[in-house]
Amino acid sequence: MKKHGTEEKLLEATLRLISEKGYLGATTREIAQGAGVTELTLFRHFGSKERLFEEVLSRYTFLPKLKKLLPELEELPYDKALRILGIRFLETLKERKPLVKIMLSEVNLYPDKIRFVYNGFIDELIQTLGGYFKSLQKREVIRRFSPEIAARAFLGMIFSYFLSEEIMAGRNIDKKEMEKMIRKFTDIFIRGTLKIGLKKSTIDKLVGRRTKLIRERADV
Amino acid sequence: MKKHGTEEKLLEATLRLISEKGYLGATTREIAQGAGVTELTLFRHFGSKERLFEEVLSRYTFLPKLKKLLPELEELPYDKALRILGIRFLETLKERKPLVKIMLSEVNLYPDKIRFVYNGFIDELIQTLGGYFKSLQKREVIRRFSPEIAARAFLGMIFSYFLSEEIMAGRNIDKKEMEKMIRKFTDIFIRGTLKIGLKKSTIDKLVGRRTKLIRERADV
DNA sequence: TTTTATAGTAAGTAATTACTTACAATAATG
DNA sequence: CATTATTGTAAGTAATTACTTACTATAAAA
Repeated sequence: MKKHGTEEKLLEATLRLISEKGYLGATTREIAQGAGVTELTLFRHFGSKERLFEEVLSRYTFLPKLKKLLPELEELPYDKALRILGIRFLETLKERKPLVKIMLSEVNLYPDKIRFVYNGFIDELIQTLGGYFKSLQKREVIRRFSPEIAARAFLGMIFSYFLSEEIMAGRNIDKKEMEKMIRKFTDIFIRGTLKIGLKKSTIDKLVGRRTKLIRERADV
Repeated sequence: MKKHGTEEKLLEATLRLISEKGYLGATTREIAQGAGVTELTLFRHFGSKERLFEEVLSRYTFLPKLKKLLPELEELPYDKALRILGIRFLETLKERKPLVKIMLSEVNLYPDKIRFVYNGFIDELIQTLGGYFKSLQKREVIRRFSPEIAARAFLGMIFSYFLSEEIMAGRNIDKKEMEKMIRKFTDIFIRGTLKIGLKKSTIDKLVGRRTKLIRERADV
C-alpha cells in the first residue's frame, strides 16, 4: 500500500529510459520493469504513455536556483561572480543531464511540451544574467552592449562545451576540468566586456585594419 | 530504369523524415512514399532500414569548406575574418539543419555512427580555427591562450544561438539578424582576445577585486 | 473483522512494424 | 526481337507495441 513510492519509481524509470532510448524506444514494459512494478500498474497510475511522459516533463524541471544567486553575485568581484555562475550552470546541466538529453532528442516529436520546459529555463537564465550585466553597466564596470546577447554568448560557450563533451562524446567532465574551462571562458569573456579606455585606433592597428579606408560592410 | 534517381530520392526522403520524426518514428513505408517509390524498392536497394540510415549519415556530411577558408582569412583584419568565419559557420548549420537534428536526437540510439560524423566535423573546425588563432598569436595580434579552447568558445556561442533559435524555438534566423548577432558575438570575443597592454591592477580595480588580499582559489 | 486501496498474474486485444515472397509490367540494351 | 535491369502489385510474415479485461493477493484502515 505504497502508492507514492510506486509513482516516484515509475517517473524516475521513465526519465532514465526515455533519456537513453528516446520516447519511442523506451517501451512501457521496460519502464515498468525498471521501476520494479507491473506494466498494468503503470497504466493504472498514468493512463497512457504520453501522460506519463508529460508528468516527467512537469516534474523534473531545472531548478531556478540560479535566480536567487543574483543578489550574492552583486557583492562579488566581476570575475569571481562569473566563474561561480558558470560553474553553477554547468553543474545544473550535469545534474539534469537526462532531461537535457530528452529535450534535445524529443523537440521534434513533442515541440510544445519540450519548448515549454526549455523556454522556462532559458528565459529565466538569460533574464537573470542579463540583469546582472545591467547593474554592472550602471556601475560602469563593463561597457555598453546588449545584456541579453552577452548572456547568450556566455551561457552558449558553456552549454556547447557541455553538449560536446557530455552528450556527444559521452565523457564525464570532472570538477578539475570544469573549473579550468570555466576559468578560460570567463577570462575571454571578462576582457571582452570590461569597460577599459580602448581607443578605436588602437584596436584598428592591432586588428590589422587600415583605418583610413572607408569601412565596408561585412559583405560575406 | 532510373536506378540512380531512385536511390537519391530515397536518401533525401530518409534524411528529411528521420530529422522530423526520429529514426524510430520514420517508418519505411513513409520514407518510400516520400520518395515516390514502393516500400519494396527501398528494401531492394538498401536491404534494411539501418543500412539506409547509415548511407544517409555517410553521404550528407558537413562540407569541410571552412578549412579552405583559412588562407583567405589570414589576409583579412582580425575582426572581419572572425565575422566571415562566424557567418559561414552559421550558414553551414542552417544548410545542414536536418543533419544537425538527427545528430542531436540520435546520439543515444546510434552513438558510434553519430559520433563519427560529429567528430569529423567538430575536430576539423576546431583545428582550423585554432590554427588561425595560433598564427595570430605569433604575429602578436592576440594574446596567449589555448587556441583550441578559444575556438570552442567562439564556435560555442554561435552554435548555442543556432540551437536555441532554429532547433528549439523553430524560428528562422534571417540574414540580417544573423549578421547582427555575429557582429556582437565577435565584438566581445575580439576584445577578449586582443593583445593589449592591460595592467593587472587596472583589471582588478575595474572588476572590483581588492588586490591586496591574498588571491583565493575559486572555491565554489 | 470487514472494507478498501493498491498491487500482481495471466491472457489477450488490435494495430503497426520491418521485412519477404511470388509474380507481372515496363523500358532500355544487346 | 529477346534479354535484362528496375519497378510495381499484392499478399503475408513474425514480432512488438500500447493498452485492456478478469481475477487474485495483501495489507492498512474502518
